[in-house]
Amino acid sequence: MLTIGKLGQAAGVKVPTIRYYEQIGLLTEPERSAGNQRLYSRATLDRLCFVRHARDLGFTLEAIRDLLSLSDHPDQPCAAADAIAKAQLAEVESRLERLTALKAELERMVVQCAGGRIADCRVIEALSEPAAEKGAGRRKDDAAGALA
Amino acid sequence: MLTIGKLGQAAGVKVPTIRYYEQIGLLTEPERSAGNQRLYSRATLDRLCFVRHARDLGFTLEAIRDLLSLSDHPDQPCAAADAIAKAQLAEVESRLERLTALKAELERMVVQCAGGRIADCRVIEALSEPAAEKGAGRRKDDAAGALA
DNA sequence: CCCTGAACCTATAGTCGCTATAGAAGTTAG
DNA sequence: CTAACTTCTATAGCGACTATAGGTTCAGGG
Repeated sequence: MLTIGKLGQAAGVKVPTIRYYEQIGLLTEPERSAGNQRLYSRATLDRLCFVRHARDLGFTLEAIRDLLSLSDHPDQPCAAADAIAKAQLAEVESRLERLTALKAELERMVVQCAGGRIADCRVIEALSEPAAEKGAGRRKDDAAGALA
Repeated sequence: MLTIGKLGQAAGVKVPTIRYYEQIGLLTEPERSAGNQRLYSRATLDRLCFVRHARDLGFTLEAIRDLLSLSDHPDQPCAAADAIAKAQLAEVESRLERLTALKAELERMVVQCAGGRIADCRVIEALSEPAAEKGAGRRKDDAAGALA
C-alpha cells in the first residue's frame, strides 16, 4: 500500500494532481488509513502511470477516461481504442505541420533583425502584416492552439 | 471609425476577445459613441492585427505586451524585440522536437493494433509502460505541454 | 415615426488541467 | 516528546479565452 506521496513519486505525478484526478472521477476514491490518509494499491499505480503516459502523449483527460473504461472491458473489440489513438495521431500531425510553418516564419524574423533601432526592426514589422487574407474568423485550432 | 464588430471582422478576432484584451490592458479603452458603444481607429486595427498575428505565432499575451510597448518606443535598439523572438523560436523548436517523438510513438501504437480484442490491444498496452525511467518529477514543459 | 432584429453593452461564470495557498491533523525520526 | 515532514480539506488562481443572461442602441423597412 502506498501513500499519496509515494504514489506520486512512483508515477511521476504531483500529489495535488492525483487528488484532482480523484475529484474529477478519473481515479476512484481509495481506501483510507485509520488517520484518514489515502492508501493506494499497485493497481492504482499502474492506472496512474497509464494516465501520465497518455497525458505526455497529449491525450485529453476525456480521451483518457475513454481509454480507461475500454481497458476495464478487455473482452470487447479494440477498434474504439484504435480510433482514439488515430484521432490523436491526426491531431499531432496537424500540429506538427503548423509548428513547422511557424518555425520558418520566426527564423525569417530573427534573421532579418540586424541590431538596429526598433523603427527598423523586422521582428515587429513582420508581426504587423494585415490578418484576414482568406476568411476572417479564427478557427478553433489555429496555429496558437498548437502551443501552450 | 469602426464598431467593435467591424474591428473584430477586420482583424480576425472575436468580439468578446477584444473586450477581454481591453480588460487586461492590452488595448487601451477606446472612444465611445453617444450611445456608449466602442469606436476604434485604424491605428487600433493595426495594433489588433499585430496582436492576432503574434498570438498565431504562439507568443503569450505577456510577450505581446512587451512587444507592443517596444513598438511604442521606436527609437530604442531592437535587441529586446529580437530576444523575445529568439526565445519564441527556441520554444517552438523544442516543441517540434517533442511532437516529432510523440508522432513516432503514436504511429507505432496505431500500427500495432491489429483489430483484435482490447485484451491484446497495443494502444492500451503501449500506454501502460512504467513512467519514471529517469527522474520522476514532471518538468514544466513535458511533452503534454506541447499540445492543447 | 414606429417596429423589428441585429449588434452592442455589462457582469458573471465556465472551460481545461492543473497549481498554489491556508490552516488543521496525522506520521515518523531522533 | 518534539520537531519536521507529510497529509488532509477547501478554496482561489493561472492563461486565454468562451458562454450566458439580461439589458440598450442602432439601422433599415413599412
